[in-house]
Amino acid sequence: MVTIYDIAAKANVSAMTVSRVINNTGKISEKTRAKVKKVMEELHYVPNQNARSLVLQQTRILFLLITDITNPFYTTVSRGAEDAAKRYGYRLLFGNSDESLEKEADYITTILTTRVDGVLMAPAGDPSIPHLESLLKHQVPFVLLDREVPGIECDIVLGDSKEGSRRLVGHLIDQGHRQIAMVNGSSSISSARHRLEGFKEAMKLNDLNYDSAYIHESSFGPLKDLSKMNNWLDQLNPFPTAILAGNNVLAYEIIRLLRYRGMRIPEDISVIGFDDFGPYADLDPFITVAAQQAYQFGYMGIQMLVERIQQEDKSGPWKKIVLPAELIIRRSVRALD
Amino acid sequence: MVTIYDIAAKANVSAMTVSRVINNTGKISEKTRAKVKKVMEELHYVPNQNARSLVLQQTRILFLLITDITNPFYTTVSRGAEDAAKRYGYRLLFGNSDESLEKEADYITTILTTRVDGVLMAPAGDPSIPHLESLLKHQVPFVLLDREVPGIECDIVLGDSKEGSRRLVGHLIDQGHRQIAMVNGSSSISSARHRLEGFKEAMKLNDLNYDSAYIHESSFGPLKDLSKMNNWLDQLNPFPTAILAGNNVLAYEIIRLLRYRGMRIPEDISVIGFDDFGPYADLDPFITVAAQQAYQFGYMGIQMLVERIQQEDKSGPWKKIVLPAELIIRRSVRALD
DNA sequence: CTGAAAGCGCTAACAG
DNA sequence: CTGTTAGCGCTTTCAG
Repeated sequence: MVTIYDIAAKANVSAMTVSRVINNTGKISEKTRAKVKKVMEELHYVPNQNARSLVLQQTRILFLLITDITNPFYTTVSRGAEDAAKRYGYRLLFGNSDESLEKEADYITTILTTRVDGVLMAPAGDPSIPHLESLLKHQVPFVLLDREVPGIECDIVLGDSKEGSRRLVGHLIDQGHRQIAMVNGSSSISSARHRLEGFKEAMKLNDLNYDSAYIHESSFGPLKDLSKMNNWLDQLNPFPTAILAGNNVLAYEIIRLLRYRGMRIPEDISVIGFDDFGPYADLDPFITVAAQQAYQFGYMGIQMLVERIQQEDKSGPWKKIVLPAELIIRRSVRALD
Repeated sequence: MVTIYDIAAKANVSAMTVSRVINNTGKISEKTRAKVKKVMEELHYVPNQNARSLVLQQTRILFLLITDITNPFYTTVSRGAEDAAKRYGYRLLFGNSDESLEKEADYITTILTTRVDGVLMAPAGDPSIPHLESLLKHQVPFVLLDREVPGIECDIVLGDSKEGSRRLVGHLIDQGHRQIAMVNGSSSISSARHRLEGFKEAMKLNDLNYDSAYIHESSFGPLKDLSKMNNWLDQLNPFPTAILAGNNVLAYEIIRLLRYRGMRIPEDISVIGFDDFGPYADLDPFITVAAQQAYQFGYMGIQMLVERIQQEDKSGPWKKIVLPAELIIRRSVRALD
């Protein structure tokens, strides 16, 4: 491995001089600078970031931890985060926890041991508390994405889940639906809870009866097995005329299941969902959704993170951004008469 | 920051002993081991990976560089890569070059400076040569994904692009299409070239005339501007009855454009594409495609990489895996009579 | 079974 | 403008 000492020797200067030309610090004569640069190129020198981090105690690397890399919502978030990181002169590394606490724990370890400068993350859920406390304890600045965790005070970028859900259900009711069911993510995830609250409120607002039997708690991540969801549908009586999906993955899963049961959408049943399907949503514009500003989640998240890093006070006051969702009407909902 | 010296002091042992219990090396009495472990927990010790890498000259971290994080093909690849990395005991970090040589160069720098143990990457194209040579020069083991680069000898996982494309066009011809056009990625990308070859071969095989005016070279990444593609369509005479898209992004773009021009698919024109749309493809099953085994690309890629890393001989013989594509017929193609 | 010394590659602080 | 010294946190080597 080529080190600054190799460069120094060949250029007849000290290692310190080499370090100075690399970092553009201090005053160096044009002549020595040129000589050192030439030798660096000849020897294909690459600085060792590990050594540098060791002494500088910082890396200029940010970490983005998402919970589902195959979910268009999060990949669009990533785009925003990338652009913002570039804009502020940081490198961005990605991790995917797959909605799993174990994988999240692994990434937290990576984050802690590699000493990245900050983290933008969507926590797997409320049980992520120890992970976040770990970041807090080790003074790693972080910003939460899309999900809040009770008991953790920090910067955060959220979507207006309750309002989005309220509008979604309101739309169904406007279209004449009364028997509305919901498949939701784990209740240990704040956005799932807020979406359920929005559902309840919309029902109440329209003097409709709320029956918890019509709510099925599943997972925001891809399902291996639809049998639980299927059993739930089996015992629903009367069968719902419309189903609200707590996120895009669940919308996909429930549609798959309904079709498996031989039902057509929207002829036999209407489906509506939270989160859009990214750029491919309108390939064959199909499902009506409350679309979130995914790109902004990522961009503003990194922005807040960088601000926090550069701020002296790492302990509040905390900032909170709430982004609204937009109702996009397509053709998965049928009007009842 | 808590270091092994802090632990050592509090546990009344030497730093070396602490290091030994952390790494489970050497022989340590159960008593001291327990004591050290207890102190580590009390002090919330986290090893500094940078210091460790510096002396060990390895990180147990692999890097996956993809060219489009919003493309379901690559996110599915990522899933496979993650699972394989976990299986072999490596951590995986992600990067997204966005089909851009500049961003790719940035990531190569990150890879080089952070001294990861190996890289699985989809190169932006043939101009990626200097980047790959850089990895070669610095002895960073790498495996190429989806695209080969002329002049670079290395391990690689490819799709059978030519055959896939041949079958796609064959299907169009079977359905009675004769005027077939193609929107393709940059010709500096091997898979784009192979898909064009497959197109030509299928035409020739069926005694159809190949006219290069019916081929439009665009980009595999998301387009900001459809006007070039629109102009190309304008001067096509006769207008094609079917269009082959070189990948899923282009399929999306061309469909968007055709609709903008007021055409219905498949009533007015048929569209067929390479690469599927991930789990969401069959939300409203629409476009007929040659689907690639994305997950396998990632899984086998990491497998090859790990083999290469653990092998003494880092310089060949090189392995090459070619994965077949599967024709999935949906409803974006109309049979002509 | 445990420890002391040296060094991985780099830069901050000080000296000249 | 340039160099010397020391040390970031860890592990290897050798000694006990």
